[in-house]
Amino acid sequence: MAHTLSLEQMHAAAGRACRLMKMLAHPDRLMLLCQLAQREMSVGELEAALGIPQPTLSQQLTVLREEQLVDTRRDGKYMYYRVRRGPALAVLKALYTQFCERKKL
Amino acid sequence: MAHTLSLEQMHAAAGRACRLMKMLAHPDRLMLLCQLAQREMSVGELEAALGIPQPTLSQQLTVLREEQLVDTRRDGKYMYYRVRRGPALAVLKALYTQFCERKKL
DNA sequence: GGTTCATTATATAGATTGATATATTACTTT
DNA sequence: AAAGTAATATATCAATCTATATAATGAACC
Repeated sequence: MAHTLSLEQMHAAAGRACRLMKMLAHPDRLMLLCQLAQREMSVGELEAALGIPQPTLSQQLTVLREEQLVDTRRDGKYMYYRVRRGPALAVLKALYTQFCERKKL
Repeated sequence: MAHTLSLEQMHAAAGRACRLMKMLAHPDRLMLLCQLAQREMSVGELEAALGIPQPTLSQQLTVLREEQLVDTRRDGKYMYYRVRRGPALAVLKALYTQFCERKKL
């Protein structure tokens, strides 16, 4: 955290960071990504695990796909999702540390 | 990242994390927090630094105050803001690493 | 063709944003 | 201490964006 960025650079970075924040700023999507960060899962598995109605789920997954936060793989009728490595994963890790591990602190 | 949380625990954590994400999911607020993470600043300084119209700025600062992401200190006519230590700072740091330092990677 | 798994379309309800105008707080000057 | 001024905050409201339910569509398999 040493070198200072120009306002332009900050704006550009903030814009990109902000798009990621928007993706995580929704409970269902956040939970989805948490699940998918741990292991690859099919839509049906996610539906069962999180109790989100299927079309809603699919819509959220579409958003995540369009923002390239997840990758997909089809196996027959099943569509498997997983988190793509990148900034999303780093932030998810930070959130996990802050909100899931901090019980005993 | 070892122990698995119950769905209920996940939901609760996701809810709290999500509120933070919402706060960061806005370019102006994100820039504000980045500035304020570096040093305490008055509203006027922020206005000058970021070029955000004053009422808009004040509105965003109010939101950040209500979510307790910033602390304030009045000095005469001036109101100074700073980022409160906590999850927000951890996430800001992660964002900085991902989006501001990663040029040469 | 029928069934299962998944995606897309459509429409409505709800939340967020930002501009303009107004109010408040504290300082200054007379 | 009254009036003026600078700094900040709040109110209001139209415009935009986001979310979700229902219905329809597509893809793969039997």
